[in-house]
Amino acid sequence: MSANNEGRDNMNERKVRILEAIIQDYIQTGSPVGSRTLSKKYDLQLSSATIRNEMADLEDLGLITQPHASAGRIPSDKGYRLYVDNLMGKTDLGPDLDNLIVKMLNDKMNDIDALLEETARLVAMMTNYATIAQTLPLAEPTVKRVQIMPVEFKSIVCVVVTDNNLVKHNVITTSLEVDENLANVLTSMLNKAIKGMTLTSLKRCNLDDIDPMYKPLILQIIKVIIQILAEENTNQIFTRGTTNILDFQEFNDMQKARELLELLEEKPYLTKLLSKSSGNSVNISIGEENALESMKECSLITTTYKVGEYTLGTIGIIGPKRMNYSQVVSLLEQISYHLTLMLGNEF
Amino acid sequence: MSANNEGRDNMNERKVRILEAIIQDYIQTGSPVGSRTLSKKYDLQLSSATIRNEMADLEDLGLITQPHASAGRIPSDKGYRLYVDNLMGKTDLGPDLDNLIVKMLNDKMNDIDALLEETARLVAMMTNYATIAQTLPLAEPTVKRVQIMPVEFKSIVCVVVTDNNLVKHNVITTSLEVDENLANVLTSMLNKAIKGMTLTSLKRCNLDDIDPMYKPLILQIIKVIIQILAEENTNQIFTRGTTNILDFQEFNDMQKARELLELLEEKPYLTKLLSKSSGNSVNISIGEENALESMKECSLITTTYKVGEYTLGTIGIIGPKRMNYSQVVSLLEQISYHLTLMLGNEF
DNA sequence: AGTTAGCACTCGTAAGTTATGAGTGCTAAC
DNA sequence: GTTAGCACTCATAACTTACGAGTGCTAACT
Repeated sequence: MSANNEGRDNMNERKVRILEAIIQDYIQTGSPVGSRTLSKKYDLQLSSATIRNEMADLEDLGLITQPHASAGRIPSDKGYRLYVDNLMGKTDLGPDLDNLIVKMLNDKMNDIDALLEETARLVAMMTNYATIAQTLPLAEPTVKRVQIMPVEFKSIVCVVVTDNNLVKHNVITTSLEVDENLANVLTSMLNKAIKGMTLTSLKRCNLDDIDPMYKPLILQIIKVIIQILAEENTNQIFTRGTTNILDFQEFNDMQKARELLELLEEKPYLTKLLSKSSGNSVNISIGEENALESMKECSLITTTYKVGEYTLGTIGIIGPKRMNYSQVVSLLEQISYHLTLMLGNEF
Repeated sequence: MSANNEGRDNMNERKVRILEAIIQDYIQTGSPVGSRTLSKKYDLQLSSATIRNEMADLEDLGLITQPHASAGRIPSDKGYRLYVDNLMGKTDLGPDLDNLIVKMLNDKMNDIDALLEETARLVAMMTNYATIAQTLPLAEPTVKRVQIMPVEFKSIVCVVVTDNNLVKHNVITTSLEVDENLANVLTSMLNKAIKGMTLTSLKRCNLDDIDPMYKPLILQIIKVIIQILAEENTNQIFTRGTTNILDFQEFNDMQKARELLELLEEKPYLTKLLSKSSGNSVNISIGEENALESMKECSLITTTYKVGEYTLGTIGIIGPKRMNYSQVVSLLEQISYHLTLMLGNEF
């Protein structure tokens, strides 16, 4: 903030107004904006010559740049930063949108993955930008309940419910036949032995109390449970609306578009990209501020959703630097609010 | 076949050789091939003038066309068709690739969805074309076993195993509390009542024998089971390597590329696209033969994998019409062979 | 009769040229 | 401090020209 204020201290009210007009116009039109346009289109009560002088100052301050000598000005990363930190207002999305969000999310309530996927689709549709949704791994998932059920000769299903109420299952091929009774016995043995355990404690758990007859089978099952917990412990990522980036005029160059599209297919890159945005509420990363080279022409706006104090995941929107910050921030705030609310109710 | 033979009857051996050279050269270079190139680069023992005459004939037969008056010739859809049906040889992929396929697939054996996803990734990587993998719905999945397990106060998990050994589960919020005993009672009641039932029979099943006390709860659970079966009954689709299409020179035009990329994000379109390829072994659809407008400049090569006589899914590769048919067909044959083999062993 | 050399013609592409105009910085007057 | 005026810059678009890959046709050759 002090850095920005330092910038602002050298600026009078008029400079701020001009900068804001430049950014708004550039976001809207996408072409460099000149002094004459500003003087005519915006109610600044100044001649183009005066505006030109002010623009020269703004350029000296590093807030705007000229793509080439005889063009208008476009905002620099620093200019955008000042804008989103100090000037930008909120967009009122209206109650209709609010209802739409609630309605669409309600449909998918029973499956958190499907819910996130739907959210990403919804956000991409509403913004026409690319959207990423990420679930964060639980720090230490613990076993809440286990259930063994027989399927057919020498084949059982092991179902695990973890403390955050996620359910996973796996088919196991056993060496001995498991009938209904044995399944029930195994189920209660397992629940007694490992309920409440974490992934790490499970790895070195003590099975001395277990009837040696079932020990190999139990061991096999526990191995699967460990695998299930480990899976639980990885994050998941969805992307939606990635083709929208082909519409950004910044990506007229096919090569650049391709680079970014490919990046959006690679989970590790996405994780890296989202890793910075752990903070509260809405986070904005502009141009060079982004962790990845191919994102230099883009801005990333992220938010998180939580249950209580625990952050469950991140939603991010990738757009050109000249994206509609106000609208996207408002939308993400709404989405985050509703998601957090709904998840809080459910679990 | 008769249509193609009709075409071939008007062609002598030399015309065939020239056509083959044209197609091979065009697949390799991507630019229209002229008579002089053919005469010099290929061992035809003919002057360019003679080749020009033959080419004029081939054009009359509709097998090649000129993009414009002073350019060389490119194969028409009909030309490609004749090529893939009669001229094209197999590419030997070598034992290394074979081993690679087996190795990569083995890793993912326990989850059919992950297996397919991996396959798609593998194919996309090896061909540099876009790849689609689709699982087909079961005609009539039936309930093999149901299990109810308590999770916490007024929350249970319902696990369903279907006759094809797929397992799905869902969390249910109940109006009354379900403890371990009740869960067991419900489980055996349900298994007695609906084991072996299909989606349709489940929808109008008779619950007169059920203790009226549990009837609302049982009804609620059956509703969820119906939902699970219905989900089972939908197909799933993955796409991988879609950004490869940006490399096809046919899609230098950003607009066209975008159209196709968007199509590849829409499940219904993909289903439609793959619907034709139900036949045996490997299926090729060239240009206009495809079901969708945006695919007019592409070829689609598909294969299926099965368990016994039952087709489980389809794998398709989308490339430009001038794609390397021979390599892709050979690869898909291998993939299909291995997938079918492995699934046969497992289930 | 089939093959080939020769040649005029076509037409897309690339390179070079020019014109246009949006926008600037500077200066001098208000 | 503000503004009109003006010379200057430079990207873009439109037009021209040159080039060359490739064709079809004709006439000569085997």
